[in-house]
Amino acid sequence: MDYSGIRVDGAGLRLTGVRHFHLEEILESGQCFRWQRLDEARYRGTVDGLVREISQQGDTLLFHGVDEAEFQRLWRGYFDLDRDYGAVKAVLTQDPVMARAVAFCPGMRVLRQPPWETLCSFIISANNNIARIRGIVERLCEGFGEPVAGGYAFPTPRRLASLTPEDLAPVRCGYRVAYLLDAGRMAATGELDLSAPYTLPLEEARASLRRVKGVGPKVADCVLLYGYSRAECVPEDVWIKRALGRLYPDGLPGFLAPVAGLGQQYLFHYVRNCPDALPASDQRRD
DNA sequence: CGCCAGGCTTCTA
DNA sequence: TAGAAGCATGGC
Repeated sequence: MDYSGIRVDGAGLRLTGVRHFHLEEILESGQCFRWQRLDEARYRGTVDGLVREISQQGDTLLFHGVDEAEFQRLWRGYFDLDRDYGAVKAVLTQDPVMARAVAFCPGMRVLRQPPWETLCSFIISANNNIARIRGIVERLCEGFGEPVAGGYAFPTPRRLASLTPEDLAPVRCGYRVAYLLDAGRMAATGELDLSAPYTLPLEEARASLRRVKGVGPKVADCVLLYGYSRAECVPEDVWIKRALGRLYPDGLPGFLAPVAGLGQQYLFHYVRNCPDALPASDQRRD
C-alpha cells in the first residue's frame, strides 16, 4: 500500500505518506483523457460521473470535497494505491534501461479506469494524437453524457447504441464513429461482457475485446492494462515500437514480464519527454 | 503547407 | 499469411 494515513476535514480527504506518486506524471502520460490541469499540482477530472479536483503537495494528496466512503469505493482503486510500486520498481530497475525510465518519472502509476470509458477512449486513440483524443472525448461527454454536478458523465453503452453516425458528427471523431457505435451496441446487448476480462485468461480477454470493430492488438492491450489492471500487457504504439527497437533489439528481458505493462508506462513517458532517451533522429520536434 | 498521430479494416498477392 | 492501401481529423 502506497500511503500511510487518511484525514478528513472541511476541505476534503487528505491522504498522507503517499509514495511513488506524482499527479502530473500520472495524469499527463497518455493513459487518461479527462483530466485538466489547473496548475502543476492540481487537476480536475471526471470519473464514474463524479467531477473532482485533486491536488498534491509533496507526499500529501488532497481529494477536494471527497469523503472516506467515496475514497474507498473509487479513488483508492483508481490510483492503484494498493499496489506496492516499491516492489514493482525493485523488479524494473534490475534492467538498466528501465532504471533510467523509472528515474525519469518516479511518480508514475498505471490507473485502473472504468473499462467502458477506457474501451471507447482507446478506440478513439487509434491513429490519432493525444491533444485531439482529449477534445473528442470531451465533446462526446458534453454532447451525450448525463449531466452531473459540475460536468458530464461518460455516455453509457445504451446511449451510444441509440445514436447514428449523423448524431455523432459534432464529436468529429472521423471514421471511428462506426467503431464507437459498434462498441455501444455490443455492450448494451450483452454481446460484449465488460466484466469478463477481469477473470478471463489473458488471450481470451484479448480475443473478446477484439470482437469490437476498431479494437486491434494495441487498443485491446490498452484496455486490459488501463481498464482491467492487467500489468503484463504491453500496448505497442509507434513510440513504444520505436523505443523497443532502439533500446531492446533482443526484446524485453523475460524477468520483466509480470510487470512489463507498468514498465511500458514509465518507458512511454520517458521516451516522449526526455531529450536523451532516444537517438536524435528518433525524437519529436515540438 | 506537409507530416504525423497511443492503429485498424480491408484489399491484394 | 503477409504486406500495403485507405482511412477522418486537426495539432504542430
